[in-house]
Amino acid sequence: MNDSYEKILEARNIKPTAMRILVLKALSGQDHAIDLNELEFLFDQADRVTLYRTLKTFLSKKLIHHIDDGTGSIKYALCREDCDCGPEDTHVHFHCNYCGNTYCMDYVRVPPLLLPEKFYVEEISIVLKGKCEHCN
Amino acid sequence: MNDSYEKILEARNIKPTAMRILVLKALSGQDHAIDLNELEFLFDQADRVTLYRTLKTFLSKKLIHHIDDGTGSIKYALCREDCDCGPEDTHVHFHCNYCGNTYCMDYVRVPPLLLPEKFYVEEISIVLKGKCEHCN
DNA sequence: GTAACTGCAAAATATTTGCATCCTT
DNA sequence: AAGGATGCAAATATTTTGCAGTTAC
Repeated sequence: MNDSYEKILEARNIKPTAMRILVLKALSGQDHAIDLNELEFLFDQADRVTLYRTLKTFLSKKLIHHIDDGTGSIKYALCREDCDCGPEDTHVHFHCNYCGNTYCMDYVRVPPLLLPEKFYVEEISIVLKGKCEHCN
Repeated sequence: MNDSYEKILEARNIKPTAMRILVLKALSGQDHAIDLNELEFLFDQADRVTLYRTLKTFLSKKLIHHIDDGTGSIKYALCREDCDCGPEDTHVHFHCNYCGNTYCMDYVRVPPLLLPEKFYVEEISIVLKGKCEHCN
């Protein structure tokens, strides 16, 4: 079972340690992006510092991405398998003003934006805010 | 001269104190969004706490808005006069990966996004990243 | 055995709160 | 005089760093 997590980590060139597998598993179990505090809370006992470093590693290896939904705390979420979080990659997130959750909406298509000349876009990050499907 | 700043503050129901006029003036003088440190640096001597509170007041009165461009530090910028930062308001920002500046691009039109049913959008925040006109 | 990861402690930063004082009306 | 704003000090919270011990290969 944990084999699949190991494989995911290895595919991103991350050494699959016990801690990292746990963090990855925790992130996988979420339907929304979580912040450091939520993550810490998912474990009985966990070293905050290690979580910081784990997230930082995941980030640099593009296994996860972070979103600021404007609430002040940065949220983390898994990237899709085929997401390299690189140039031209588009992230759409939805932040619910009612339940406070932030969801990744990878499947939303973004129409091209009309930019002034001389501006070259490498990445687009979009945060929508409103009321989510659960809060209706 | 400062009269105009006072008027701007009063229009938003903010008591136009000396400090606030200075902060507003400082923000007006920027062509890009700045964070707290930059703001503090614009003054010879300034109490960080007061700046915090001033920004918070401005935010709550919708005189300025804040953007997270993903660099970790939240940037602040004046809203346009006709911007109420409320529902349906769309913010487009451009973060240059080369000079690090974040610009407000109020004039960029955003085409409607195709969202799943049951999600009601109240606000849209967009951060584009790439190379700005100065860095070419 | 080596290189990298972890956990604890501590340092450095950043943000918030309390309160006495000072302005403005 | 009264309400709110300011500045200082202090409390909290957050993030980073150092290092010794452990783990994985």
